[in-house]
Amino acid sequence: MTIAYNPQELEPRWQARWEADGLYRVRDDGDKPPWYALTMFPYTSGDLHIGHWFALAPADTHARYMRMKGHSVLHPMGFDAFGLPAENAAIKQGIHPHTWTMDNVARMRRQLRSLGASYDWSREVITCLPEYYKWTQWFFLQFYKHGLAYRAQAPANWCPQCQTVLANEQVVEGRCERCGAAVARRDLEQWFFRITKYADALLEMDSLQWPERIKLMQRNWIGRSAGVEIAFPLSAPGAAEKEVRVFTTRADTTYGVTFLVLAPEHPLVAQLTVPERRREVEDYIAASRQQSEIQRLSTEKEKSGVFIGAYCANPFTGQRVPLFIADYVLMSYGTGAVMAVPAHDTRDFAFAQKYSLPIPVVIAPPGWSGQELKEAYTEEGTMVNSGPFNGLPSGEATERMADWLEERGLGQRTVSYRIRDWLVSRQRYWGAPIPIVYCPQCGTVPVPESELPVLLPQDAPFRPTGESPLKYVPAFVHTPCPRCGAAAQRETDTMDTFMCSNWYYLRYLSSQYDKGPFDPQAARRWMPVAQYTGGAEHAVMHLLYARFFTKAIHDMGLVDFSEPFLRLFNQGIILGEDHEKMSKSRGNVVNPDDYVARLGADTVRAYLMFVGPWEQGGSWSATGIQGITRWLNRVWSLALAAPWPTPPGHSPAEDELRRLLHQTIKRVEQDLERFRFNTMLAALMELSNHLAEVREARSVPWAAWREAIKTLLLLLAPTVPHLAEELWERTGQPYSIHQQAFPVWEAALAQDEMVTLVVQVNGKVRDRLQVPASITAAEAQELALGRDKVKPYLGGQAPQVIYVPKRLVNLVVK
RNA sequence: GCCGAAGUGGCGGAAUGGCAGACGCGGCAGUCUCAAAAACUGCUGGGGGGCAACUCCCGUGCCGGUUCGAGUCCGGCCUUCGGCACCA
Repeated sequence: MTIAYNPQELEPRWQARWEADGLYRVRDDGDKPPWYALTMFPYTSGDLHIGHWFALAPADTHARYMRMKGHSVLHPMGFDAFGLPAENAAIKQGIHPHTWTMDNVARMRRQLRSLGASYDWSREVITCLPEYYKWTQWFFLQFYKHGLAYRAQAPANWCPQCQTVLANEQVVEGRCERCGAAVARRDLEQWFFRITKYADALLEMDSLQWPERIKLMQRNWIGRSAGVEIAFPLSAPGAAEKEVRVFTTRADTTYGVTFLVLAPEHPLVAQLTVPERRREVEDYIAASRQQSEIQRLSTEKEKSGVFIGAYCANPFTGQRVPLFIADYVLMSYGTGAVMAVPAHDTRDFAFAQKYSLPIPVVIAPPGWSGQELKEAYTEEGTMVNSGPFNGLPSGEATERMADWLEERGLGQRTVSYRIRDWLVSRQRYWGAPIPIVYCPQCGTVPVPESELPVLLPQDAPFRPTGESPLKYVPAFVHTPCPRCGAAAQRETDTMDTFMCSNWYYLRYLSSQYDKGPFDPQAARRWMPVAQYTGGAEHAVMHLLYARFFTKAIHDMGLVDFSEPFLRLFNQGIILGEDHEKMSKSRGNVVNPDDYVARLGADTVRAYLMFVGPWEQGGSWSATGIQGITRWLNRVWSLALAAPWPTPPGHSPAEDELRRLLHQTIKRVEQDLERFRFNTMLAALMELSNHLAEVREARSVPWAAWREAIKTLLLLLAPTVPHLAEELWERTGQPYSIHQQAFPVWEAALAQDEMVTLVVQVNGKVRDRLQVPASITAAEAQELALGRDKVKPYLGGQAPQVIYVPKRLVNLVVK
């Protein structure tokens, strides 16, 4: 009577034992090399779904592997707990955000434990608790102190659904990243972080072992472009300003300028507009302010604009250039004004056509002979109609003309960035209050560090009014000025939750530390993070903010590193059975708890790693997971096989088994290093298939079998930790398998003795030979030429021979 | 529109320029069973020929190229997914 594999019984038992023994609690000292294995912490949205498991289980397997390879592994877990959904739940269901969040934390913590991951729970962080957000506020003050946090009136992205402003990074195609509502523009006084100061530093990514795709997304988001600011002298009488400055990357096209376009919000517009056009101009400005972000961003939309009646002069030619306003020019980029060169810019071309403006060619396309252009020519070419610069290649002319402008003080080389400063204030309740007080006497006053945290009041009216709920809590708002003691008012906005996730990996290092946000000694040991894993959706949000944050606190002298995450790996997305993204409306959502209850956590873990390459994601399959169940049951019965009498004499099967074992160790190790869990599992399945044959035939001595099983269990331990631990114990090994060293493979033992040599004629396979691996080229050639299956294809000729050792002989005849 | 990734059996997928389809799912057949389920064993890319051991041809989105040899490298397309999208 054999005992059956019963994950429901053994998994909770081992989880309790590991917990009681503190098996995964990691020390901050010791000789083992430290390895910080970090996984993006989950937002406290409710239940863990299968996507969380897909992110967490393989990461845990890798962390466990590193532990067995002799590292001291820090693998922590926590909760991203501030944010809008908690507050929306409060509005909808009347549950306090704190209650809602902490209930979710309790539930998710229980689910996370069922995963059997090797988290050091003693380091858990929850970002909405005062002992955490005290330090989030502290960091805000440091940013303020160092001139990296500032308050400014600016047009902001306003989500009418969430009733708050959003950072640019949170607007996707003109819609709110979270709720999908169309984003509007509002002029508001907001807090910003000066991320643009670090634009160039953030572009420096050579030292990062990150997916190129993510680096590229960050580069594109930062959008550095080098160009020239050119001053166009104004010929309008009575204007205070004497020039309009434009930014261009194409100074070479300046002779082709036929008009200038200012953003509708440009400060010069009011001064320069002539009285007879004022009415039309004001109407246009009003209309463009009305537009939603989506309308304004549409590139399909026909270009529109209004002439404001004023002119400036082309600095090269002195030619009179009319000034327009148009909503395709953004106030927030460059100087808020552009020189329009219709012949060589598609937008300007469309605009010029519509308003019948001239389109002179100044960059000749190849083979151009003076004809009018049908569309803008935006490539490089030869300079024409450009005075002294004629005949130059346009690339060179760009430099010469920039020199010309700089020499005369009419312009200077500058760099513009697409990235904007990070808008961090939110008009919502469930976030860390911004620790600032406004005093009628002293102005903006930071809350002294000794008075942190600025506690979020228990109750606030969670009405979506568009104003911060904290505004309506008098006990919160009214406070004496920390500087002069006069009656003052607190800032009532809270911080973007990305500020909380900017530093959580530092808090894990010493989550109980109270002399600062983190223990500097622990930071020296563990940071930077050795391996970070998580979704690619954070490419230009969390991952960019955290890099900025780290560079900033590095410059403040708080840490000695300037990048938080050395290696990054992005897992893909787990899809539903229909190969579609999981969603409630599609009804294809998979609940991990059901499968854990039925099949066990180990099975779910292994299946998620088996569906495909981790970075590519994969589809869930209720039948597919049965394959893992079958396999683990086979492993169970193999490990617990009854002893058999050792056959006499030396067995070739024993050599074969040893060879396969060492080959498998090698494959598993190499696959784990590269996060190729799917092929690692295939290798382990092949090994167990072979072991099943060996058991059937009883072809190896019992001792060799025992040794093979021991190795198999060690190889399985990172992936299916409970099963491996149980079988480790049942086969009489000392607790715990998770404290054992990973098996070591030897090249000599992994070497094949016999290999299959393919014989091709003209690249087509005609025969296969079993030969010793040590065969020489000459022997192989001779053998191949002598084969009956090969001869007919050679037509009696002496072929040219291509020999690839241990692989093939290709016989080439004409 | 621009940038990036990916297209391989019925399905998920494997393959340092060297036997395409490992491993698993599903399917078919068999063993066990009164029967079914489970488990186990075998077969399973397509087409042709042979009683048969077997054997031949075709086949990695499409068209070309490089190479003794291409799923893999190069050029051009098509499709899907992801990112950015009036950034001057």
